[in-house]
Amino acid sequence: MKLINRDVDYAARALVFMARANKPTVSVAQMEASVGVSRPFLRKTLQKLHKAGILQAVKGKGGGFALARTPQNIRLSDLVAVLQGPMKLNDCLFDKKLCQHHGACLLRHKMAAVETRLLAEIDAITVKDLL
Amino acid sequence: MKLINRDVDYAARALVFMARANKPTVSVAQMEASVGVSRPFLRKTLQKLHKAGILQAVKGKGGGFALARTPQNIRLSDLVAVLQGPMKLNDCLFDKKLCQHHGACLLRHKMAAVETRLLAEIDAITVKDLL
DNA sequence: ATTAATGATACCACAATAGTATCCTTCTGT
DNA sequence: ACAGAAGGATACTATTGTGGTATCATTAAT
Repeated sequence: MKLINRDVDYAARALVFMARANKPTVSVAQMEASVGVSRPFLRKTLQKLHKAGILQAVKGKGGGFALARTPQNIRLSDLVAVLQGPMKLNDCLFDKKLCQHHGACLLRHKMAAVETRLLAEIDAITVKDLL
Repeated sequence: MKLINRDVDYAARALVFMARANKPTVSVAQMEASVGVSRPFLRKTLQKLHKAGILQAVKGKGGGFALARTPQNIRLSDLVAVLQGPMKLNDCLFDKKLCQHHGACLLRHKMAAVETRLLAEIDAITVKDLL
């Protein structure tokens, strides 16, 4: 069970780097070493965040990425939602055939409650908390 | 992010089935239909639980599996631990090289706290709760 | 002996994750 | 105008994890 994957990890570091850098934009090349991942990979990740409206992007020479919101308004749950997709408790939720048995459904209800609380926790962590 | 996988799901159903059945042992063949998974697969899963001491196993004709403890003493966290392995927050924990940056470490500490609470939650759910 | 059960392994198929490579487009500085 | 530096988009590959099957050995009841 992995709570967050590498994409989210790298993204978090990059966002922290950008929040600290007192510049209008930061290029991937500038972040590469600090984040510890190859340029093409990081670019791909940040592009997703740009599409999701979490980052601004400036093309062309001297361009780069910048936070589209203040650090306290970017939540870990945002990154997880964009880079990992929605949480899947178990396959009961999607394959109804498996859910005819009472025991299994009880499990599902229990896990749904767990999921709600887990989401609330990663919702409470913002980029500001990581500075 | 998947909180529990199919193995755990199937295992939970099988354990509930065994807890309900008022018999010394229950064979995989008897559980197959109710759990909704093929015999060989379920057997493999239950063998792991046997090795882990969660189930008793009786070989030979008329044999089968049985709970090794009372339902309230078998926790969802036990199943997760055996069938999914330990939780990995992110790779920071295992690849120290990635952990030189303060931001990343803050993330790790935050996630460690989340993990602790999540484990406490699945620790609180027992087979008895699923009956 | 036969049969019904688990024990142990090895194997396979598919999907997800992690990472790379390539080419295109846009912008800036000269 | 043009060269170079940046992101945009896409396709590809490699590794791992998940889910599932097959096979043979072992044990015990009848």
